[in-house]
Amino acid sequence: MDERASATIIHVDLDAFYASVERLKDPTLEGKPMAVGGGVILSPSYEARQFGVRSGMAIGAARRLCPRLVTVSGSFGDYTRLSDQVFEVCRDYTPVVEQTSIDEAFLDVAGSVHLFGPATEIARQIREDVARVTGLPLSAGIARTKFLAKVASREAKPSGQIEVKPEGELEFLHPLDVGVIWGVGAVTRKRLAELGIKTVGDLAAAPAGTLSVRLGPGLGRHLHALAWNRDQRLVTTYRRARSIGAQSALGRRTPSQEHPAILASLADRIARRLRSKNRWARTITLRIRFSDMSSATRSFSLGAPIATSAAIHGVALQLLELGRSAGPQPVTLLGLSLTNIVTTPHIQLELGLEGADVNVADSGSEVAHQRLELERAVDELQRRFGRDAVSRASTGFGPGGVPDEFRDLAVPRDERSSDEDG
DNA sequence: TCTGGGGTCCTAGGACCC
DNA sequence: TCTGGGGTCCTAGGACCC
Repeated sequence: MDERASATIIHVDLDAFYASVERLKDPTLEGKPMAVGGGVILSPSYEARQFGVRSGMAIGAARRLCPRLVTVSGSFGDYTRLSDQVFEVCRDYTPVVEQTSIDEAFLDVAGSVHLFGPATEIARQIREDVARVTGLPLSAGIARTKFLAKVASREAKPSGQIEVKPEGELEFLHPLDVGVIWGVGAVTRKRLAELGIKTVGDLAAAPAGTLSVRLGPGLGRHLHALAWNRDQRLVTTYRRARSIGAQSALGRRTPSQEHPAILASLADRIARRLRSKNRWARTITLRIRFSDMSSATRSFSLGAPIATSAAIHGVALQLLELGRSAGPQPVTLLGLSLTNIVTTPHIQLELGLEGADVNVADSGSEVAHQRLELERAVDELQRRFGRDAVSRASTGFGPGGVPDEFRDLAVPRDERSSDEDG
């Protein structure tokens, strides 16, 4: 059997992550039905799950299912710190670690088996190391594709591991509920049930045409391929953020006069994060949720990317005017997110890449791989010469220029007078 | 004690361009 | 008399994930 046909992808997933961390801090929570959450359940322990408590559930509803439920409010600083430790352990075994959230990652260990033994053994060692270093329970799935590795880790929970050998893939997969497929949620599951599709095997046997009509061509093809474990995705260490956002739930008593101030603080949070990553964004989207939980979005794309809280706030206020009355009052949530994220515009000129005369402000029109190459090159330059050296090379925007109304706000931070930004 | 906060990806119609 | 075809971008909405 050739190398690629063997199971060398490991999906690692921390069990009830936030809840497990809280138990490390307070051992008296051990064995009790408990959950991390405030307003809604974020992470229920396995004991709580036995009562039907799920993440996303309102705490009141969870209490009705499980009156003895102990709830703890979260401490996110601890979560990110422990998460970092866990993935450092993973990197002791392979450099190819793709973290997909705070508590899970894909590992490709094809290049590590000659050092550490078969993938199953590596997974076992990682779980052991993680338990020793952090005290946290970890589950793992080992398979030939990312999709199947993830399904396997889910089946292995809590605190276990499952290897799916290449010759046993469909036997493992087909009896499972379609809901195990990443991308099948409540709505899709219901639509599939209407077609008589309950298991992954049912899905595999369904005519692709029927699925496309019912679910749309994109999703139909995607799910059908996964049902046969056809998944070409590689484990990649490089992930580029596509959006950055912040939101705030308001409750029912927040008067609308406070909305501008709330938007200002959201804009501020986002601007800080953008600048800490040396990123700019060109499209601002405001999400408004109303008293009946319906929501509306309003968005606007600027001619050039911005990164200051004043600029973001200015656009957000306009969007608020557009959308504030699109649903039943009061407004119960405001969220801002920025997309069309680019690196600082001068980089393209500096690198002399093909398309140097393309305005990065309009980078959405570049083909995807060019953009990816550019991002990689930028990261490499910054790594080699330091962020400052690259910033000093700034020559401003491409020929598209900055619209006059944003010219003042869109100047890179390094070039602003020192009394800005507090 | 009715509903957090951070994201990704897809679809669809219309404007606009060649 | 009848009305192309291909493409990108923008905006709004929705499903889904942790």
